[in-house]
Amino acid sequence: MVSINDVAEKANVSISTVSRVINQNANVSREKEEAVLKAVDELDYIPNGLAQGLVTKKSKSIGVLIADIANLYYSYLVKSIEKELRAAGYYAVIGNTEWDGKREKEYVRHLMQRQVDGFILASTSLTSSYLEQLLEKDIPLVVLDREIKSDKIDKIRIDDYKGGYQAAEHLLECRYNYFVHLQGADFTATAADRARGFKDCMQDNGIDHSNYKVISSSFVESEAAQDIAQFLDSNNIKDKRPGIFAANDAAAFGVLKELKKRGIKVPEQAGVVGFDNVNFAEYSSPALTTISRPIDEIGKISARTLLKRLNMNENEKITEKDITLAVKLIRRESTAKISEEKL
Amino acid sequence: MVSINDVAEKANVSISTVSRVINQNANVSREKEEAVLKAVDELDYIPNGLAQGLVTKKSKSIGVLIADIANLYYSYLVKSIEKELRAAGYYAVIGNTEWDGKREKEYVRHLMQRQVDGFILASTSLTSSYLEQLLEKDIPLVVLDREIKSDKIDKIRIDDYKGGYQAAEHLLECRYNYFVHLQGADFTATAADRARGFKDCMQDNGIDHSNYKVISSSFVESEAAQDIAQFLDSNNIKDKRPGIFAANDAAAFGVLKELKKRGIKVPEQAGVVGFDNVNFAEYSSPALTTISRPIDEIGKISARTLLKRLNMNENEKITEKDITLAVKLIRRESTAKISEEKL
DNA sequence: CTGTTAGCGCGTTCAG
DNA sequence: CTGAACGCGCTAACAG
Repeated sequence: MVSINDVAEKANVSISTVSRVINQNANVSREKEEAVLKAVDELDYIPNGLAQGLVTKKSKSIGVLIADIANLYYSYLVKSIEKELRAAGYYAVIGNTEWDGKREKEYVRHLMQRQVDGFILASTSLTSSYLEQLLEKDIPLVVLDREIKSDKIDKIRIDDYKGGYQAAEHLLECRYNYFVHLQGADFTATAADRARGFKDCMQDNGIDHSNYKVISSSFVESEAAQDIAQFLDSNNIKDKRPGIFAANDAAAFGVLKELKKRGIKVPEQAGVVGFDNVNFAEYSSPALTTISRPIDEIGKISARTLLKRLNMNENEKITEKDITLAVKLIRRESTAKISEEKL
Repeated sequence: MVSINDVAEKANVSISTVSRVINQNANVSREKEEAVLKAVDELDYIPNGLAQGLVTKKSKSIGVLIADIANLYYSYLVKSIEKELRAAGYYAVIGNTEWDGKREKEYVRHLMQRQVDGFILASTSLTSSYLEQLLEKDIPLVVLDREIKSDKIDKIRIDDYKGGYQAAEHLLECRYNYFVHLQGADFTATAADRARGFKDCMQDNGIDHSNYKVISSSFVESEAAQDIAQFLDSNNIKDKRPGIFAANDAAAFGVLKELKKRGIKVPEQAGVVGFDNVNFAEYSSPALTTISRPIDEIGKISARTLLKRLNMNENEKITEKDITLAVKLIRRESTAKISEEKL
């Protein structure tokens, strides 16, 4: 391993001088600078980031925790975050938690050990008290899609409640006559909010309890497929046309698959609405009606918010951000208005 | 920041003792161990990984370079790699290169600076001489989907040639009467091999040059869509039924989209074959016929191979791995055999 | 079994 | 403008 000493020796200067030209922040004479650069080049020297970090207390890397890298929402989010971070000279260390709180904690620990400069948490289940602990250690935090009471944490989210409401409303408009929502993981605020929106819409429109149902389900495709299968098996709604609002697009794809398997025609005999408007939503068969959220923007804002905090002066008045982005219904083929005469 | 000194002080022992209990490798008396553990707990102490790495020369992290995290092939690959690595106490640092050789080099540099213990390269464009440089620094390397002459690098790949051949063969069987292959990025071995397989199949079956075409295209959805559009605009094949073999599934989705836009019916008026058998291939409209490769296994093998090398004794005889996995045609709805009477 | 000590590679005073 | 010296937090001999 070639170290700063080797470079100094080869260039006939002290290690301080080498350090100065590496970091470009102090004045070094033309000649020495060139000598150093030459030595760096010849030796193919790359500074040891661990040693640098040890003294500067900065690692230039950001921990990014997400729930499932194979979920298109998260992979696009990561892509967007990573792009923004890179532009500022930072690097993302991605942690895939698989919706598992235990893994999330392990990751936070590991990443703290690795001295990341900050976190973007787009995973789901850390309790806010745990987050506070993180803050005590003075590690900047941006939290996505979660309700946190702390006023020291930047929050970026979307209007899940309204999304749930809109999804339900759309299903109503389409004249499906039984409504089911496959709610996402219990411990997430997003799932709860979407479900709340769904229920409120049902009540606001005077739908009887016997005509709608919220099922505790999942954000994962295969699990949602199982849950809808179980529902269809155990409930006698053969004469009804169910309008199904899945927890997210991945779950919706699972539902679509199960429906297809059973020969239930979408959108005629059942309607399906997803959430996220993932890239593939438009390609699926049938193309998925869904609630869209601005993934790219979410990533960009998250990264920028964190970066800003990272570069803030200790004394600067800190006002935490709490941004809520709007969502929007995208109508596609998995739902359709049942025509008058058919009713 | 609480350091090992604070713990030592609080537990009334020396820092070496603290280090010993942290690393669990030396004998420490029951009492002292408990005292240390107690202090660790109370102080909420987390060892500084940078300092640890600085002395042990190990960072317990692996650089994983991929071409596009938003491509389902890569996101599943990452998921699989990450899972395997984690089980062994290693962590993946993901670099998203966007098929860009420059970014790839930047990442390698940055990750070397961060002292990753090894690399899994599933990106695409590093020249093998550059890879050799990496090896000179004694950093274990596993390279996916690439031809490398070096016998010091572990290689995992799939049979791209056969995949291309099979895709072409299938299109032939289906009786399409004009054949086009949208070849992926020039600088990749995978694209070249698939194209070679395609061409060989054409020639083996005596297809005239005027009836097939290889177009230089891309692995990216939007670019493939543009390329097929341009092809359809500039070539007069209105009376033909083109069988299109895209560079990968992402590209195939782009093609499907463009075809749909033009009202060209798939599989009747045109056939489409992808490559990868990504999770969504079965959901698309129409469901995508494609060449499948064992993504999960590729990831698992890659990680294990690297891990094995990491734990190898310096003196151990090193035989490099060069594994080629088989691929398989998956027939779905985007291709279909044209029935006799229609011909 | 335990403490002392010497670095790991680097940035940063502080003199000069 | 430059170099010597210190210390970041930790592990690994080395004594005891």
